Amino acid sequence: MKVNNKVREMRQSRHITQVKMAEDLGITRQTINAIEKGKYNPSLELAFRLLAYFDVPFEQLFYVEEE
Amino acid sequence: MKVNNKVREMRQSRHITQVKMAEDLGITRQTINAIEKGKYNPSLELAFRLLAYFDVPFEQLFYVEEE
DNA sequence: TCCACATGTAAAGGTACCTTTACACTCAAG
DNA sequence: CTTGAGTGTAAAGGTACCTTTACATGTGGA
Repeated sequence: MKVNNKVREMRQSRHITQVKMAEDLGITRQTINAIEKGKYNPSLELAFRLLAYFDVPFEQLFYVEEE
Repeated sequence: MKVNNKVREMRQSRHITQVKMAEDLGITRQTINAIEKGKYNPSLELAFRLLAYFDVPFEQLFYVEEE
């Protein structure tokens, strides 16, 4: 079971760079990049921060890819 | 920012033991206990499994406690 | 009483998440 | 052509998540 996210789509649709987003959220650019590229999943706490940042419900940002 | 959950309430309302729940989910009882006691947050993947297990939306199982 | 059941917790080990520092590539503007 | 902005990635270090093994407590029923 793989968890996917739409962070990149959300970010780009708002014309925000990884740099600005990292600053806004108080995390590093590398972390955002890794999450967008699917290198690993965010922690539940960071997931909550992302939901608040984009102002979208959970289901709109994260979903599972069955296998 | 602290993330809380209602795993214990959900589990007990369904009359399920930690042992059975652990077996159903394929994880250890200690992990469930730790999550219920707030020792740490589940990973995003385990969070998804918990949602499916209880068949509830994200917002009904996890919430943030501001500080 | 005695025992099974449910739960709490601890230590040690492995992997995932996140950081800091650093270097690389592409592309558009000057 | 050169520079800066945006992005990709790697290595090393710390902490969080999850495991296995183990022991301990409380409660209800035979």
